[in-house]
Amino acid sequence: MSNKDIENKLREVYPEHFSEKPKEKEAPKVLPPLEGAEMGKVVTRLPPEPNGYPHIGHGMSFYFNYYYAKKYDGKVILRFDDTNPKKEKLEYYDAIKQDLKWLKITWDEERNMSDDMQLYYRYALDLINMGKAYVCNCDSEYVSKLRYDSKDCPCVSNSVQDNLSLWKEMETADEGKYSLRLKGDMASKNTVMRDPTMMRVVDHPHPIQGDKYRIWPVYDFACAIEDSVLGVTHVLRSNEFALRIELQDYIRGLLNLRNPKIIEYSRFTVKGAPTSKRLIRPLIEEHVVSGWDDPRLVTIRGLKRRGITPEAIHMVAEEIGLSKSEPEIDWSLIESLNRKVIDSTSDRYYFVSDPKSLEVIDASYQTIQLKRHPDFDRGFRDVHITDKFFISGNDFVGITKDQILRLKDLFNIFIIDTDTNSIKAMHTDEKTSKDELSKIKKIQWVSDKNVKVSVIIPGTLYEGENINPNSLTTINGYGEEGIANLKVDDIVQFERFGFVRVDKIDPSGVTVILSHK
RNA sequence: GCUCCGGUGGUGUAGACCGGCCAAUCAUUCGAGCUUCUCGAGCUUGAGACCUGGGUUCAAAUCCCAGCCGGAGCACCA
Repeated sequence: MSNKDIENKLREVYPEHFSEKPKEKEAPKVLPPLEGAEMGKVVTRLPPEPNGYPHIGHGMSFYFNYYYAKKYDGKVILRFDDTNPKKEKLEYYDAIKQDLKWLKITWDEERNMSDDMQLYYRYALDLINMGKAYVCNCDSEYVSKLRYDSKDCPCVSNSVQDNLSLWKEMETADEGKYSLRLKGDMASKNTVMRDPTMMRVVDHPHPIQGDKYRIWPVYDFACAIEDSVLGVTHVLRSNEFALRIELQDYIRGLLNLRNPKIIEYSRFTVKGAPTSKRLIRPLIEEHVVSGWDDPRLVTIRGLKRRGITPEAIHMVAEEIGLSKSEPEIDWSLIESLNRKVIDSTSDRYYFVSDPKSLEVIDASYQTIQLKRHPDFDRGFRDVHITDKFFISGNDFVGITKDQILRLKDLFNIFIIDTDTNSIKAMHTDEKTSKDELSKIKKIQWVSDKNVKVSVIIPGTLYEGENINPNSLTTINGYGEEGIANLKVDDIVQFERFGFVRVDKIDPSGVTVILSHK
């Protein structure tokens, strides 16, 4: 009995097992429901520090917080975590907002932590009065050692009165002399609980507040308060903050503030690309990359310049989810998702790299119309034809005398003669039957009405631990005349070449960046 | 060193809380075919994984223990 016979037999006996199930188109991947979320009551926050340009990791975090707020018809707050005057710069507040807008992430409310200094002072004073915080004048190295050894410093035993007057003194004291520390638990296994600093003196003007304040809260204190007073219900953030939940909840407990629900995930990386400001900054300083918008970088600006769309970044976030393992994704995932986004909306153009000339001796001068997109109705583009053409070096290789080829969407040619850099051909019979057409080799071409095009090709910046010296290459060629009318930021496809984003247009030619195949 | 958190095909994820329907999902990648006047897209189809060792159980990717590997934190940064 053959397998087919067995199957037929089984069909007779158990027809129900063979009933054709309608193939359902799989639903797009969605993020899981948010724990404890109530419709209309979710409040999340986007908490950037204005000290640099955001990268794709921030993008993920922004998206998660944005996504859940929208999903539950809630509210997103953009909150600049700007409590370190030495690091923040005014230009970044705006740069971050621009990047968010480009990412198509909107917010309902905008705040700066530095707007709430009076609030931090009030709560700090409360802690002092409760006997839960003390002013410490030990130097930081000594404190660090004591914390390591789980030992108290002598300042713990200051009276409330002492602390109040020292707190007053802090206002004019030199930086580093005093700090306000929380009375935590020196024996805690969680080292952040060992009497952490809440407020410290920073002798540096703040980009927004100027010289108005000298005593600044540290992150844990400001964040613990803000997340509560702003009404944040859910905090989605990466796991480097994991140990701080206990501390922030403890602070809120003392201050009688409500705790938000905290959900953590690992930070993710893109293979071969540095994903932190710490790594990117030196590359810029050493001119390994041209700037924060270098297309090899996974900064939001770099991705934009490479022609990666915000929608693709959203899709990456949904694909990765709020994972606790340490994802290292490949560029191919970003590229593939991006292709799904741009394929249907990218006009097609002809481009030949490493151009070789082709003369078709009997070609007639004419204007033809080519479809902007093969599968969707996006209209036509005009192309002017003479008897002079260029084809790409890739296609040139292997062309021989007497061969018949087709200039794609134009006509068939018969090769009369080939030289090292040029070809002479003549128009040959059109065999336009489906069958004929599918067999003949089709190549890209541009007429002698063309525009110079440089294509910048970004590669991976790192190969293992080492910087790849050839990560950025440029190839030159000719593109059809219509390319000169494109606008910067347009994304189009060069047929049989890849998707590109227009980076620069000037009289001498057009520069594009290759997004991906 | 100490403390937390992880480990499912090459990559990313679902499943784990509540053990059986998991001979393990989806995407990416790679292969084959169809289709297409692109090397793009679309359609069909194939390849490839439960960190290791013990234990509990009729039954373990899932629960327990030990180990190994990876990440994070241990700032008067955020």
